Amino acid sequence: MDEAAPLNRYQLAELGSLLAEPARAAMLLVLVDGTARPAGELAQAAGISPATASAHLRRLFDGGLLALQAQGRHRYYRLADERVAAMLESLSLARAPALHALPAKGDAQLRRARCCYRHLAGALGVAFCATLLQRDWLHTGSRGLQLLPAGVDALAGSGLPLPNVAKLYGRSCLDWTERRMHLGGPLGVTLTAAMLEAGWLRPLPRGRALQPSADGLRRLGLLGVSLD
Amino acid sequence: MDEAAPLNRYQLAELGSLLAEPARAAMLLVLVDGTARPAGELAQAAGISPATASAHLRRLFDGGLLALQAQGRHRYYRLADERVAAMLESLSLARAPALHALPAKGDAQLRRARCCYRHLAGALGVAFCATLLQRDWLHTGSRGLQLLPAGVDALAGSGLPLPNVAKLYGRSCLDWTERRMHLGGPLGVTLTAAMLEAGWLRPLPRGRALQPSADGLRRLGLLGVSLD
DNA sequence: TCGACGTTTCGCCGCGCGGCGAAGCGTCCG
DNA sequence: CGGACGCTTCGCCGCGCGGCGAAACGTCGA
Repeated sequence: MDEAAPLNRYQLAELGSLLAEPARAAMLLVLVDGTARPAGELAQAAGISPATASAHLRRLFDGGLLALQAQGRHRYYRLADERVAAMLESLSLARAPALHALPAKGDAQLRRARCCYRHLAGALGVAFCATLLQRDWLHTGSRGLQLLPAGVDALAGSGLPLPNVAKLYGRSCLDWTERRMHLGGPLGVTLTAAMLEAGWLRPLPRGRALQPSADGLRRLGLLGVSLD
Repeated sequence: MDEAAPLNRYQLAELGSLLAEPARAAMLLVLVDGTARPAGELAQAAGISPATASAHLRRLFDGGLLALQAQGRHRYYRLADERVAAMLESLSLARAPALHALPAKGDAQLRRARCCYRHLAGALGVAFCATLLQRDWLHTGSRGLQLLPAGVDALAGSGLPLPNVAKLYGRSCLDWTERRMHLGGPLGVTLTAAMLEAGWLRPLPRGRALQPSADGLRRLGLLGVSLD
């Protein structure tokens, strides 16, 4: 049977079945931000008993979507890798409303700037990535996106010291709210961590939204990043 | 329950359950190339009875993944829109082998050039898109990617007349085999159709692979598109 | 060493799903 | 008009799954 597709029917069905339960879906979604969480917490988040959670977590682990790290009596689960997070984000594609019909005001913060598996996403992430490309500070190589020395210098000049990023590669990551690309991969994670460290971005107490600081917005503006 | 994610658990689970059957998955995968096919053909492709296929197609239709077009006694089904195709392609992310462990030789053609929902994908699609960006023939605007006049001229000069593309927008589409972007959206579809029309690309009798012609490769080479 | 904690395994129950053949409906052509 | 075709609906069957409480296991701290 001619299945000229990235996955064959059984692989696609297996992936689908791993997601096809609200309890498992809830636990995966909680982990999209890249954190590791103990089984009990995931059970509570999903609203099921520890026994049920345990069965579901095992299925997700056996299915390759989760990684496990035991620490004493705690079992910490996290997404297996960035590709799982990207897959979960990209599943929004088929469900996302048209761009003109945007999420409610409450989601504006998520749309503006958020953490997508430890790298910056949202309008700010997309604008930042576009600026790097427009100014030729980002080079598309065979191994991925690479920050060029001019870009390193520009960012350092704006107060974002970035040692050793020349060796890091980034990946284009589809932004579900903007429908354009932001910068993921190790480079994206490092740049985001640097912005958090420098205070350009601040995490909010709950959820994945990130709050750009006034100083951060100013510095990004000077780099040419515009939100609008 | 704090679900700061693009989809809530029920939406994700619903999507997952639509995919969680090899028969439904098979029918979706057959349609990834953008074609419309009658119910009977889809039943055969999935290896199930027409009665079973009918039930599955209804579920996919009700779930928003398929569109239906009746024509006489034939019921033609196709993917609801490009986002469904993109979702299916992107589901490969979590399952794709590492880049160094590539698919078998038989898939080399798919990797090289293929049709992803009516636009060019694969190594050639990625290289073509990269060239357009590197030469500043493609502009990232707020509505999407737009071919600039210099790009239109360059392509016309190479034998690819492109009337009225200034009004078309393209979208970055993640290429599952290359892990980089190729050009999708109406612009990508139009460029691909033009290449097929000009004979630069030829469809193969079966599957989604596209065969670049010698002349097409030569002209693309002159534009700066290199495959390697 | 023992009790508490976090988690997993076991056993059970009820429900939903995928498969089919037969019948029925709408379209088409001789 | 009637038979054939494409497809859907109906009724049936067997199987797998998600939920739980209780018991068991491994870890930890007093």
